[in-house]
Amino acid sequence: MAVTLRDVAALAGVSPRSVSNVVNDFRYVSPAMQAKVRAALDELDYKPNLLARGLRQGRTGTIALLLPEITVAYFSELAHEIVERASQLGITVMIDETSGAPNRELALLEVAMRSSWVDGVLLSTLGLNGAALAGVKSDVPVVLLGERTAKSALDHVGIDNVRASRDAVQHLIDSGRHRIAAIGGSHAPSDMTSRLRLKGYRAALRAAGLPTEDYLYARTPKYRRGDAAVAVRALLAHPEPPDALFCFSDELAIGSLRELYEQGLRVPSDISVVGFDDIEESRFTTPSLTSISPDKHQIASTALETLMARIAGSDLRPRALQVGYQLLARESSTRQ
Amino acid sequence: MAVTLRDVAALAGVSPRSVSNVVNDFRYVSPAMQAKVRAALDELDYKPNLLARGLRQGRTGTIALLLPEITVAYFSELAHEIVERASQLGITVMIDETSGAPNRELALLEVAMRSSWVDGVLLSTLGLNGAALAGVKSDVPVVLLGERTAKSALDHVGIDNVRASRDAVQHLIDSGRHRIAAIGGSHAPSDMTSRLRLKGYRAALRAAGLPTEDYLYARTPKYRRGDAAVAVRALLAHPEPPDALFCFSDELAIGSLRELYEQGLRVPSDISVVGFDDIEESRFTTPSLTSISPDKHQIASTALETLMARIAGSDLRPRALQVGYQLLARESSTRQ
DNA sequence: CTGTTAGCGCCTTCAC
DNA sequence: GTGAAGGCGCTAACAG
Repeated sequence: MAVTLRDVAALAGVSPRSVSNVVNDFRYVSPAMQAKVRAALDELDYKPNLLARGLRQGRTGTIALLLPEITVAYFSELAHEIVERASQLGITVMIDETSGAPNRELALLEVAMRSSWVDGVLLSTLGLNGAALAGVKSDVPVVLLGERTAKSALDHVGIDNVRASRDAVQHLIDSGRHRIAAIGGSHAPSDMTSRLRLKGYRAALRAAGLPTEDYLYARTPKYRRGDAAVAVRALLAHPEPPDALFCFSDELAIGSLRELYEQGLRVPSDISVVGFDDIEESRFTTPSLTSISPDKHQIASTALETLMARIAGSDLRPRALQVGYQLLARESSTRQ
Repeated sequence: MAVTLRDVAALAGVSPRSVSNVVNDFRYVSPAMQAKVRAALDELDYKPNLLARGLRQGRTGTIALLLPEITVAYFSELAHEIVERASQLGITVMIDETSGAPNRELALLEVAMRSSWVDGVLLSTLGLNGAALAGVKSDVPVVLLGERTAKSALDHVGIDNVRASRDAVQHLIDSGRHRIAAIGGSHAPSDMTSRLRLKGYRAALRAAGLPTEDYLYARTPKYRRGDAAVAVRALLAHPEPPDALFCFSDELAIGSLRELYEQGLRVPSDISVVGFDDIEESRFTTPSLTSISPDKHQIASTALETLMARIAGSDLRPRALQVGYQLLARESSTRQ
């Protein structure tokens, strides 16, 4: 059996209260008491039962991070940043995978929120639309990462997807491309990511007086490498094939690079490729991949700060917080 | 405030005990009671407080998965398999990042093990050697993933690294390569992975009567993409440069592909490359990457089964469980 | 500054 | 089958 506060108190010949004081660095403890208790603590190798503490305090010092898929590099990189930052703040992060399935997402969210395991939730949602989210009564604070899915009454941290996409496409235009295609996502109402990126893409084309014909946008079921091939083939099959691809994720861009290679096209001489997310992998592809790089570090800190403020009881009205991004021009769009 | 068992009992006009019975699907409950309680449950939207339940029962239904780095694709893919399998078993997985730093690894391990948060721990360790592990008194069961770090008294699930490495190198030999270099890891006593893979590599070379000279092994600080470039340059600088690279991880292999490209060498015509881990990315590189593919699915199930058995009280002596692997020959070692 | 008391929400003996 | 009490380990009141 585990050693309890009471055991320590008994050994030291003091009350549990005093032991608790020492364990929690309470201010007014006499040196003599300190010494006695510490000796007993060490001798018994006492570790507090965090469950009991959490039950008593109503707070656990743990937050949940709900991600669609941990194997998606963007999410694992984001998770890394969040775990890092949280550990500096003395917070434990419980990472959980939702599979992007709305029902599982909801289920996990409900559990996380109602079971008192966690003080708060960081939710990166793809599939879950605003309506479903609105139906969730939140006993614990929730901060959304990524796109704001509809007008949910939640804090939300992300980048300006429209502007970032416009920048990416403008970069392609500046380098002399004219038939620029977009790849990724469903453009469904619930897929806010693709809607916003498509909007930025079209805005850039329109501003430059370039065609925005429908055939230049190829949807994909998800945003993974394996989803790109079909889309690329469809685009290349057109009588006037594109001379540049703007992919809504780096993984899609990498899948596209592979398919272009199989089709015998050279990047960037025949066709340019730009991605989105700046995952580490993109620096090592051949050619290396131009990408929009959201400031993941800042997303992590901002999200955590916001969540901690809510947990502490902040009652401001929900805010949409935007963090920075960069366009990183690499070989896939620059070296001729 | 959250709604408690007592609230439900009051509304239904029964005792907390009866509510508990219904919530936990206890056998002997009258249909009338069932109905009354369920109605109250629904009306109040009751969710049990898992903290209190865990405290009471001494079990939480949660296990910890401790990984060096979540951004390493191999680990995130493994994590995915484990979360998947665990969710089928009704177990929640708490993923935590140790940064591979032995002290942080130990710290997290201690916390996980002593604080009653989790019923068990799956530990994938790189840095932590057997001696340090032996010093940890485990209040909860621990199962090791990957290499067995020394003769620790813990269960352990992994593949036969020596044999897998020998197979990989044999494959290179079979395809006509003669100067085969190895890349990765420190070969330090604590880095069991590189020791075992190096052993298999050398065994294959010796068996074929090929040179195993020291200059053909290039160490790397870690196993990431960015660690490969220096190693590759060193190998190529030698008067008799290798005609094949056996990399101890896919990430290293991918970093190597990039560096070989920069050096103007073509894969596989000038030089073959083989990796280890079979991460998804490796199917999309150009050329696609030949790799050893450990059965991650089976690692996940075996590890979970073993851990659950321990949690249930199994008292068998610690076992080393080996699961299967495959050599997947792709373009980087086959297409001329 | 320290000891006593009570209770966080739940489950599980023990009676009925 | 169901009700009443007790306690898992801890900390927050309230004395003293």
